[in-house]
Amino acid sequence: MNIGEIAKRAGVSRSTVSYALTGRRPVSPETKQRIQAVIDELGYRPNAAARALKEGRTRTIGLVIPPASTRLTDMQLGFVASVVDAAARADLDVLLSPSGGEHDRSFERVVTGQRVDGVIVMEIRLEDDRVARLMASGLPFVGIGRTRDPQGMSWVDIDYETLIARCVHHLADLGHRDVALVNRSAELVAAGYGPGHRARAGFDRAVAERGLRGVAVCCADDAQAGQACTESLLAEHPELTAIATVNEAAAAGVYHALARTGREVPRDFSIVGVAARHWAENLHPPLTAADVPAVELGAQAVDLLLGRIADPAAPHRHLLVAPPISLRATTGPARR
Amino acid sequence: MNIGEIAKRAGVSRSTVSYALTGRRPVSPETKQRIQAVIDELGYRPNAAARALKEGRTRTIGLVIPPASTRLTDMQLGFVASVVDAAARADLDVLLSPSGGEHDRSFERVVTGQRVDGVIVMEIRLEDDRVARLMASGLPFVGIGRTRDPQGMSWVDIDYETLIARCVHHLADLGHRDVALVNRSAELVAAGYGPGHRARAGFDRAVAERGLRGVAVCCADDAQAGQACTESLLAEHPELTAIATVNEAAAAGVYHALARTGREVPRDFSIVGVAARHWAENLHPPLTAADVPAVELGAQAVDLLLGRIADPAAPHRHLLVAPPISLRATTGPARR
DNA sequence: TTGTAGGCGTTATCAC
DNA sequence: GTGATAACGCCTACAA
Repeated sequence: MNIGEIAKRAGVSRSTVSYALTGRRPVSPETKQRIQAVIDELGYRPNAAARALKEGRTRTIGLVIPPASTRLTDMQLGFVASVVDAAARADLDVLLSPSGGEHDRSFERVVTGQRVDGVIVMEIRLEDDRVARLMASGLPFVGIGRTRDPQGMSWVDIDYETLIARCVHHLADLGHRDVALVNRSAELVAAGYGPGHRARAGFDRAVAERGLRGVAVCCADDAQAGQACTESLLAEHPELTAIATVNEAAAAGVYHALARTGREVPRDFSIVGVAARHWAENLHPPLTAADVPAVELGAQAVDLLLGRIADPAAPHRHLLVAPPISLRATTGPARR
Repeated sequence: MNIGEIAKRAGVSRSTVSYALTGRRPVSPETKQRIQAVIDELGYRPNAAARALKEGRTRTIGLVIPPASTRLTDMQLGFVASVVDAAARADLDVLLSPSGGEHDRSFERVVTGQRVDGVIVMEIRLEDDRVARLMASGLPFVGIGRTRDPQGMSWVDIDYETLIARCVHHLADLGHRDVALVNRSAELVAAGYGPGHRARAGFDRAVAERGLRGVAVCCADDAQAGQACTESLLAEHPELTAIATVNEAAAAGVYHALARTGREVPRDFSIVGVAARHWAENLHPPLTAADVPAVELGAQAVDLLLGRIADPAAPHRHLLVAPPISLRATTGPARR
């Protein structure tokens, strides 16, 4: 089923069918109607590949996600969902590329095969060769996250450094003097994962500013690791009275470790973090946390990308968000 | 950058470059090498749209997921991740279509625009018009889930009916006489969502077979709903000593409701369910549950789809899995 | 208001 | 072993 077939049945030329469809040239009401009737009858839709070939654009964007082996966090999933939704609203399709490793065929296909008009990259490292590849390719792209030196790119990101510093200040205001940071996994941090490094920097800065004693640990992204990690943390540092965390997946385990070691939250111990609102609210007790606006960030990333596709020469834009801490039920005055 | 440019610089014809690339015709080692050198230098990759137009296939599959508004469960995410991974292994790209509503433009584009070689559809209803549209279109497709009468389609699914029946038998074996089913949301069940209906059927059957007293309730897919739902359930039916559930997202709430009403698990109360292993293990205490092999199911769905693409006339195949219940820490003898 | 024709980049059928 | 050339289905000057 192609445009020629429609044209034949409607008794017009192919170009008339095309113009009737795109509206880029006036077509008389009668012929338009006749064409539409045939189209409806046969259920014709233009071939996307032919259109892409002719127009030089695909009406598709790429979304580069971490490979499935690294289980996505709730927050990352929020990004994926919001990007897909925002793209659908703009009548764009989304091509998924699970890429993380070195020579990733999926990534190469998406980036260099002219399969997409632009790309959104998640989980960016401080030094990220996917970003380097994209910059070299000239393909419009937007990061959810940013490199160490993000001058030459457009991005949206969460200001983990500020947020964790705020968390520490909040704890200090409540009288806590011995606080810990439960960071993302050691592998991630070792690989130069931005949020891990920036959270650490914000923690160190705020601890110094307030003259606290701080200890930072890495923790894998799941509840079991969160529990193990917190238990050993408490064993080595029994003086701790509060934890700040950017590791939402580990939070439930932190809770359990505290319960198992006889600490009641928030009476004996405070926890504050950065997490998706949905996640924070579903914990018991609900976690006092800076609520990451994943939906908004995803939509903004799509917006930025559309801008870059429309005008690749325009100056780069970015968005760094630091949502306020929502007080819920896990922080209180330090117990003496 | 196109194949003609490569041909020119390598001093050969376009067809020779094409054949050097695809290997569908012998090319002398020297010319092949010369061509490869030029390709590497210029970073050339074939244009996907042109190739798709010529070959009549896109090397892309569509994945129809629920729209982002309906937050995906951990299990659904497992399916998405495993499908994407399995597709990447087969050098296929995945086009995401968040479709649920009536006239979904994204769905129409994917299905009728020849954008994909085949489609995997998730979250199938007993009566599902997306399935009807796909059958009418002739596009190869595979369901993760199945309709009421899935004769004419290929699918993989979880045998919720058998699994929930097994859960009930397990509880009955432990001496429980008053058991409840915490099902998926009322909206989902009202919309004819298969797992909800089949879980209910399995529950009713097993309750009857064992001469138990059973009560079934629907519950929205989150921990807060799980807690509210369980609390009212226990208030109305204080005689209950066990719950079976297919609602993994609500499970944490069920736990909290039991704790708040002074019931200790598994001493006073048993819980057994169907859930992703990762989810069951991350609960405290770990949930005794049939572990849904999401990774395997996603990979199988891709396999089935590849088969259908290769031979659309082949008989339909399907896979119904009923994984065994993994005994963890949430079921025990009924307390008298 | 409508028709004709060329070309987007690729693969594949002929020739040589 | 290699080259010319005709499609694939669409859009869009250019003509009428």
